[in-house]
Amino acid sequence: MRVKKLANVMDTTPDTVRYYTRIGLISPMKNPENGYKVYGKAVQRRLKFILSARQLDFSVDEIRDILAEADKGHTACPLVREIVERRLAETEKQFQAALLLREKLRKAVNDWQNIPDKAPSGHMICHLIEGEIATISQSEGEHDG
Amino acid sequence: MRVKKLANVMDTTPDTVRYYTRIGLISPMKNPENGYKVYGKAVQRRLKFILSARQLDFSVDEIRDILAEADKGHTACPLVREIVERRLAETEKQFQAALLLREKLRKAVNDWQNIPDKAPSGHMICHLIEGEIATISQSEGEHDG
DNA sequence: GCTTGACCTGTGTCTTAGACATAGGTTTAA
DNA sequence: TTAAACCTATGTCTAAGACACAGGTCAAGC
Repeated sequence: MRVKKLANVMDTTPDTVRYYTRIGLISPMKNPENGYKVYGKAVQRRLKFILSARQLDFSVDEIRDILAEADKGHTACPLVREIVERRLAETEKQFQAALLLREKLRKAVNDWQNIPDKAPSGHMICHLIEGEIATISQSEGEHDG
Repeated sequence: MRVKKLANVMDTTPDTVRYYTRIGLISPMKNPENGYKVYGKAVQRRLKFILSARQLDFSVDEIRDILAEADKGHTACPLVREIVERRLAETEKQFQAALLLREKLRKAVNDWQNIPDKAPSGHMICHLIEGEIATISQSEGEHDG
């Protein structure tokens, strides 16, 4: 199995497979006749694991650590549990941030609905945003400079 | 006003101010005596605009376009409206993705609570994740290869 | 056998929005 | 005067690939 075929089967791109190969996460055999990489069963299983972990938003570095443990014959499970909990906490934060941003944007769209456009003046670039400033971050101390 | 002072006043970092300066979004004067950059009122207003737009998650490239319009004396407002709508749509997608990921992770934490760890076998790296595969993406056609 | 197009190889560059490092010049307070 | 804090320009680094390039290989048709 060569790279494109593998990518198709695994529902990913050849570039992704090449990337994991390049950084050493997977190590295909080489066809000695032409130097082409040959991806066997074991490598396919490994790639499937990597892609699944990526689906859970594990970073490539984290996956590298997991594979290193497994390759040493140790259980990677505790590490996996740890990462998944950490990722859950982070995702929660990102989720809240996305929520906030969404509200901010919705508010902007709403608030601007009946406001006309204006040409920029010497001290204004776009009054929509500049009018929004007070709303975005309330009461940032206005030191005069 | 020099870089650090400005950064403090604007509640950002000197590196950020330097970055915007480096890529030409803001153009401070130069003190001819020592070559230090001097940030005047106009630049401060411009920076404030940039930071506000960043708060709405506008990209630096988008902000560059907005400023270019304004610098030509044109209204940037239509462009701003366009970007904010686009960003809202994107944020909605990211939001849904984050929601999905959160569920996935929560499910993993839950499902794994009473499952013991295992050492890796020849065909398993971490059974937690590998058991999860069917759950993550159901029915990816299993071509044998 | 030869050509053509699809595939493969390794390597290098590009992306975001700064953060961090380095080497050296300047300012400010003790 | 000296040391700390500041400034300068420049270069490198981040994540996870995407894309490009130059050249080698394979499969099909003629």
